[in-house]
Amino acid sequence: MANLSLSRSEPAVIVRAAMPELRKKYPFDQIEPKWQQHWLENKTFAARDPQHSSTPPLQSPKLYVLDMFPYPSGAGLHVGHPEGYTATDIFCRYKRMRGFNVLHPMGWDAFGLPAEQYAIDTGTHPSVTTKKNIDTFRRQIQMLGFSYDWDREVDTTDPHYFKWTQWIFLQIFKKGLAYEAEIPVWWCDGCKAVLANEEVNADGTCDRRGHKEVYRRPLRQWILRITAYAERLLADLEHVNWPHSIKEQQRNWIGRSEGANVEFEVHGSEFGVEVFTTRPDTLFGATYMVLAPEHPLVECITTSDQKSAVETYRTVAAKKSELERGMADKEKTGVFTGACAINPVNEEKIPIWIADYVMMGYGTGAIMAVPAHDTRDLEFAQKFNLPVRIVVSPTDQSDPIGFVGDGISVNSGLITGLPTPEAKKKITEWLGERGVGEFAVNYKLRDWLFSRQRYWGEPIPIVHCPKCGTVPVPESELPLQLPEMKDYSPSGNAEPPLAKATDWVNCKCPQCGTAAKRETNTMPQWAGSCWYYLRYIDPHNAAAFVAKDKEKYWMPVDLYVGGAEHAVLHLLYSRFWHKVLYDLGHVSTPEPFTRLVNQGMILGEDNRKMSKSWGNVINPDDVVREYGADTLRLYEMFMGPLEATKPWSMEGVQGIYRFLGRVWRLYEELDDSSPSPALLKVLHQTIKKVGEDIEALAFNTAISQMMIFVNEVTAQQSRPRTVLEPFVLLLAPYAPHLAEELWQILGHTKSLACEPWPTYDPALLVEDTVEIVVQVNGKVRARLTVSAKATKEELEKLALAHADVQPFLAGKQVKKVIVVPGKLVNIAAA
RNA sequence: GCCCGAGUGGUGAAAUGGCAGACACAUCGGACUUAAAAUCCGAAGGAGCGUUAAACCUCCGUGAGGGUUCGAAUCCCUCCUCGGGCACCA
Repeated sequence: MANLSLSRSEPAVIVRAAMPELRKKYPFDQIEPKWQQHWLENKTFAARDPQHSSTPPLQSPKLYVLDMFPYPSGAGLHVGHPEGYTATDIFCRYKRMRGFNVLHPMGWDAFGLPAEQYAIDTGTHPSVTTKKNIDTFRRQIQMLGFSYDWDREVDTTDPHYFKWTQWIFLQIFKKGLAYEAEIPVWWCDGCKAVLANEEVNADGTCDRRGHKEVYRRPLRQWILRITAYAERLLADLEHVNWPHSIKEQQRNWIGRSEGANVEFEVHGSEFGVEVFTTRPDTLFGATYMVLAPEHPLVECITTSDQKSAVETYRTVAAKKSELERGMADKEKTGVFTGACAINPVNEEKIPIWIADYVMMGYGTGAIMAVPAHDTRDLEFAQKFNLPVRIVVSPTDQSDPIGFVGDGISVNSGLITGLPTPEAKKKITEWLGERGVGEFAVNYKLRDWLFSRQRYWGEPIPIVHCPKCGTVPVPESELPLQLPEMKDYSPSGNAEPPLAKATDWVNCKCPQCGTAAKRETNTMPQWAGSCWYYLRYIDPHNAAAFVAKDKEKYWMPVDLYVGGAEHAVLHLLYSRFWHKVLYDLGHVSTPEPFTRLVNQGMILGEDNRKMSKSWGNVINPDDVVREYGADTLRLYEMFMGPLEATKPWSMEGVQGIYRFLGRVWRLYEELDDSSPSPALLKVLHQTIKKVGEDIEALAFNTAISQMMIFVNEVTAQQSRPRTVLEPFVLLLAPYAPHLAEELWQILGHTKSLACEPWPTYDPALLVEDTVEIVVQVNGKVRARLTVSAKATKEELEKLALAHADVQPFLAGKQVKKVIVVPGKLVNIAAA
């Protein structure tokens, strides 16, 4: 027995080992590379530029569809990348079939810290690492069959590219929007290097090596004056079709508020203090004033008896702001300066304090404190026993102390009795007439710290000359390339690594020719991504960053898809650069991205964020090897709405794989029978729904409809070519490799990429008879099958007479009958 | 703390004022097979009445509570939970 069972089980084991081959549902491993090569060789997806079009001139409308280009990390492609890329690819393939001239490019945001860190550790030049990573990313992306125009690929680290990044910087500089300033930056004693914000952990330690000695120190930095554009960056959000939440985040980030600047005299001195307030109507309730500890006036006004207390507080505050940044609900602290200010509305003397809850970077760095109507001021006043004076009366019964809303002014001289908005207006005018105040607008937005103390970034094309000062490198000398270096590690003295390349640093001043030094800071990673969408339009132009006519033809970007993590910075910075270029006449639109969509995050199968430490990372390479690219594409689109966060499911992938296998087998049994009316109807419903859903980026429901179609065909005896042929075209944007192969099997010799999208016949969608639901008081009690043309009156009569309805009406009076033709009848009875 | 978004079967979801759960996954049953895999067919929100059993039928059900409406997953208010953003911004 034992022998027998052993010998019988052996062949089974062998069959099992060979199973993966046998189980293959269709030959995706042959189909997919075949078509990818075909598309590349035939440049199937080349976008046609206006002047390169063959005669006659371009008839088709343009469409620019952009993906957020990836940072090519050493880890390779993540399943999150193909999500957005598949969505835009489906959209593009569909639009091409609809006759659009589509620009759909891809490139690499390739400057960045990891390659530099690897260079420090191993001495490998970052460009070597970067090239290798780009090659991996390109291979992985091409393996998914996206319809990019690969002749337009850009790489931010390519000197032909960053020449123009530097050129744009010079335009910004020449426009007076770039300046140098001493700014505190994170410094790690352990690394002997400047840290980027993201390299500092929440607990104040260094993220690279865990060092504890991390603090801020002032360093000369390049700053871009983005605040000069705050108003337009805010206002123009009205004109873009972006997700509500992203617009809201940008609005909050810009943080516009209206109010007044008010001048307070310092009692017994020639000094004045200007404060910004959004509530000038509460001026009569100001019982003290607070300056930021760093406020320059503090030294001038502090009385001698308070000097030491103030000095101590300022030192502690400076140190504390370094470490305790994240702690919002800490106790209020502060010190009296000994000086008093005169309130211009009532000549009252109020004490001037310093406190770290007032920040130098916002407004004027000084506030008038109205504890009755400001939560922070109230906390402070209660702690230090400062008076609280009510000057706004709430319109409801709430407590006036701590009331911060709009109400009616009380105890406020000339504005007493006025509602808050009018009070603000009147008192601001009054201040203006006396020259002690004026209407003012403030923004939370700060200028953009643009320099990095790094090697692997675009050199800032500036020369420091002892005679001429900061001098731009002549545009004819661009690109200013990075010097070759042996050692990429930080210099240890807060100088960027480039400072060690002395041959490179020492140069002649472009203006006067005397010995000068090059700027050694480099640009942040944001720089290259600020304008890449413009370079795709004209990627090989050596004379300009983009040719004017091409820019005019392709811009603006019609659809931009990417992750919500770029909601603020990337999107704000590129809007800023774009507006500068617009003002200089280099681009033709005030906004770069018309429509923006954020794809949601893909979580691991355990519902947690994918990460190595959880061991739940799905590698697209593995999925493609086992199930094919079409399955991966279709699955990612079927998971749920594009914008939603959703967990991965390998079983879901298999379901999609089975679906594609079913599709494949349908075409093995093609025949020339004529389709049943039911099948024809489903086909036309599918044509309609798939098209409409792609327009709305609702890919999951489009796939559902295709499944309904396939289920319908499967249930039928025949496989009519006349319905299966148009279906290939519907499937093509989603599973392009499979669709191309089926198209060929159907006898076509050309790619289906530009086949016209099928049209549906509305006449076939019209139902002759419809099922009408009859409700009594909102509950379904009967169903009627009636002609679709049945009138309201007929429906009402039928419904009331229905045998299943009668019992529910017994002993009741019909109050009202609502008839929705084609849908339902609702009888309200009591 | 403030701002934004979301909560629907065992799971991913659909339906955005008109039949809740389309389409899939997982599950269960059947066909095919010596068997398994693959494939195909079918069942299925919960509770109950009732029945040999099923169909039929009844009630409940979209985070909780209230409201508007003939009718609410959908609109309004309050609350709870989760996710994202900001965080003393005067």
